[in-house]
Amino acid sequence: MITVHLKKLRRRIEISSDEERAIRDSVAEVRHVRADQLLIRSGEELNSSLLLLEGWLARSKDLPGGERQVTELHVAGDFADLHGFTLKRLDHDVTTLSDCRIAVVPHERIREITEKFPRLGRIYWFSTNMDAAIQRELSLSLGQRSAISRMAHLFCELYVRLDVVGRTSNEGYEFPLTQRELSECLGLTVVHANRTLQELRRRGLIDLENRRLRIRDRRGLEGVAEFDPGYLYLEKQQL
Amino acid sequence: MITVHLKKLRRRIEISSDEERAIRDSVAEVRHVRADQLLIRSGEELNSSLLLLEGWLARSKDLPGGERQVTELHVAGDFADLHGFTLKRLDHDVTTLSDCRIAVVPHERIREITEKFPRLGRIYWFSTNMDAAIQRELSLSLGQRSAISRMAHLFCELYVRLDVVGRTSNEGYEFPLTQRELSECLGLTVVHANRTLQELRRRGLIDLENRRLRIRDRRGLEGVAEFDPGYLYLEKQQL
DNA sequence: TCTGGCCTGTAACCTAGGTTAACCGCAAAA
DNA sequence: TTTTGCGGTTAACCTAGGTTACAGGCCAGA
Repeated sequence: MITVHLKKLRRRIEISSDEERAIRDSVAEVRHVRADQLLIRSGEELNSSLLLLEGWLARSKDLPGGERQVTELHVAGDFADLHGFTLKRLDHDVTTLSDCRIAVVPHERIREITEKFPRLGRIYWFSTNMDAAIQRELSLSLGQRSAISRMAHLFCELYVRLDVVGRTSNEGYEFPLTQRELSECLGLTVVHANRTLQELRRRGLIDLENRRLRIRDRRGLEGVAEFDPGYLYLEKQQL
Repeated sequence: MITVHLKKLRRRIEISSDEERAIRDSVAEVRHVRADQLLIRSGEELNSSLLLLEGWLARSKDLPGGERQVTELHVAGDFADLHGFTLKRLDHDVTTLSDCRIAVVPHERIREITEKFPRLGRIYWFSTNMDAAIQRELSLSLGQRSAISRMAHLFCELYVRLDVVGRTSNEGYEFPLTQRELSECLGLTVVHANRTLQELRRRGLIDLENRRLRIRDRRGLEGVAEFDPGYLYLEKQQL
């Protein structure tokens, strides 16, 4: 049930059976949550972290005027707010983008397992550092890439991340975001996100319908994205 | 000599004298480096982390076409690549923006102190999570704020961060970046960074000359930035 | 069955910021 | 002392992406 998370970890790191047990035992509860729910509000005090088992989440930040930026998307296997373990409150919101299954991991259990298994502590630290790497790549996109390159890049990244946890099939994946939500990931308006999507379709790179993304030409898509998966740290790590 | 780092830590967390000693002992060497040097190249294997004692560093990422985005600035007291302890290679470069004094902390020592002092482990983890929070705020800036608001925001953030380590004086601070480098932080062209700077000057909010930033109207500057320092986690933490 | 709201799609128009190309001042190098 | 090159500045012009507005399809709820 928490298997998808172990799958993500094991893609990068060896996990012993003791460690696996500790991870499995850390889950206090599994919750089912509908789409479009605010799970964590920026600033509220936290004493547990959320491990996404199924569905999509977003971390987002708002400006006083209402403009919203999604700073990271989360898919099955991701911890949405493991950084909350040390920060104790977040500087962003966490919302569901689809119906979700979510494991709740109390901070005291994270604390126990990191003290008992220092290596697991490093693994979780590594995991928040990987999140930061994904965010850095987003900054590069927002600051320097064109709209079409940015969108292509996001689709490439998600393909790799979903593939790691077995959520891709015949060159595509379920993509439950509306165009408004997609535009909030990319720092674009909905209108321009729509134009950009059209352009990717027109070039025969992707199709997006019925909440499913089909990648018709992955090389081509990676080309316009200038995609280099180095920042996803897919190789085996020594921790 | 490493005091500035302890100052930054102690602004947020209690550090015992044992912990302080462990931190001080972790430094293997102190290096002096000139401005505009590439300290760490993206992808190269790391076995130590760099603690900035004096001067300015930038983390930056480049596109194949040469466009550069600075994803974070570092000032005295900051670890530039503590995340390298778990990642073992970076997904970005680290360069000096001014002459710098830098302490080198071998990863094996970080490993020892985190195993011997689990609380220090959490403190360092916290510290990389704070970096990530700063990066998220940058994504919000790049994605949603106007050029002038973005630049004002950066100046406000740096004021707070420098103030923590006692690097501000009469409402200003040394700011060694060229306009080109500033523009790379903000996702703007040099020309537009210059225009934006003029506009902030014209509105009587700042002055920037001889590598020194003078904030003439902090409230006003925070206003155009819509600055809220929550993401800097300035309050005392329990770890 | 109707209705209202959200999502997608388009068109017309606008503007923030990019591009290109100068010029000036100054400091380091020759 | 001249030269060279970098940083800052400005102007003219351009374009990627924003804004506003509207229409059609779909679906959940009345």
